[in-house]
Amino acid sequence: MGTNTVNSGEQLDRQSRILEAALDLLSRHGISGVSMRSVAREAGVALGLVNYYYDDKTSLIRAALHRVDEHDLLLVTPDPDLTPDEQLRTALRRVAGADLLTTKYLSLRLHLWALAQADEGYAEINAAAFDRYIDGLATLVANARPGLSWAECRDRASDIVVIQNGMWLTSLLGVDKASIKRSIQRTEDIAFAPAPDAG
Amino acid sequence: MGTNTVNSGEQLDRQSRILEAALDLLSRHGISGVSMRSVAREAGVALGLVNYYYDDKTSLIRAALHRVDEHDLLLVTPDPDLTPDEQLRTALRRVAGADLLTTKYLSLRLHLWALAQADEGYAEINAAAFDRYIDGLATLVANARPGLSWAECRDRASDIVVIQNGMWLTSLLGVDKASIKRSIQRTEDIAFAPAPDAG
DNA sequence: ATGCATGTTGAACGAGTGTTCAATAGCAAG
DNA sequence: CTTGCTATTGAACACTCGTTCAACATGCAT
Repeated sequence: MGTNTVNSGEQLDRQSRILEAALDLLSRHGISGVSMRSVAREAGVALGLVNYYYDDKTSLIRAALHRVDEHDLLLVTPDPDLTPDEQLRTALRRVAGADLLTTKYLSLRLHLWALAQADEGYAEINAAAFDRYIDGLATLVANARPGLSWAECRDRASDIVVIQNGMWLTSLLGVDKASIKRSIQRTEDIAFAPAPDAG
Repeated sequence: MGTNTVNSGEQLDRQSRILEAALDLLSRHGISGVSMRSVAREAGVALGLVNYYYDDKTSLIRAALHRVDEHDLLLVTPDPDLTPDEQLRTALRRVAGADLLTTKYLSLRLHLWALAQADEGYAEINAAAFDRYIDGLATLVANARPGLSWAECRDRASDIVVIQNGMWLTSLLGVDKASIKRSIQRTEDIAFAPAPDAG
């Protein structure tokens, strides 16, 4: 046990502080606002330490991307205490929750999307995370509506994600909350729609 | 008439070439890829000329923003040869047109959104353009469905924009085209829905 | 005590940045 | 031709950037 064991929740270790600082700067000022120096300043450490924990600036951004993707996946992770129907409904409503519609989180997502668009490497990570998210959502649909084919569940998940992405983006532009509420309802309608006629 | 009159469509004037170069670089590499030097290189002019036509790098980016906003507004500009119903339907389907779903255009929009999120000045320009776009869409709805109140038209426009933004964004992430098609249909359903019951 | 691994610092380097500006070219008016 | 205006060039400035690295601190094993 090192001397740091006393820090029960006092503050994160330096590496986490650096990552947190990078996320903060990225959400507030975009990628142009994230320099190794500004990250070091924000984290309260020396410049060299950033390069000690993260070889590259690229590695640092990659780590940030993974952090956000991880957070995204939690949104479609089922709560075992709920029924399949409630699990799905909860997941769909979560995207309008107070913690999610924070400017910080939405801004972060937006900047990471932009980053992925400009860089091949980030794009792959992003695409993989996107696929996992759709898969998670489709699984929730499949559990709540066992009669549906997997393909149909994926389709519904895709359609829902289109609306969800729209909500996230449009929230940043300041659309009224009533519209967000109606959009949430629309995702639920898609998710819980009766099985389509065959043929 | 100067000597340049001969250049009928040969090539744009230098100022336009500079703006075009900036748009191109922005869509391909994001804001980090847009330096005064790279813009000059891409436009085939000397470094100094960029600062001659645009005082700042900020002015240059602002001009780019205005260019794209102008382009966006055209999407909801009615074609006088069509009936109000056709005008609305055409506008809604245009967003899935080949020219719009180009990676270049979508990428541009994404980077500009990200930029607006990081900079107060750009944000205002963006918000104003967003409002004008919704207004244009609401007007199309109002013309096609004269019975609706203006507030109801604005609501429908807001809901449609959420889905449209979602389509634009999700196209970049590589969602399948069938989902885009269904989403287009969804915007039409919203636009042409029967008038809601009063009370 | 000595040695060693890990953590931490800030100076230094070369490359790239936005902006300024004296110099030049082209052309129309006098 | 001379004057004046606009367009165009590229060198130069001060600055920030990502990365490297020698130096120092800390704690643990020998």
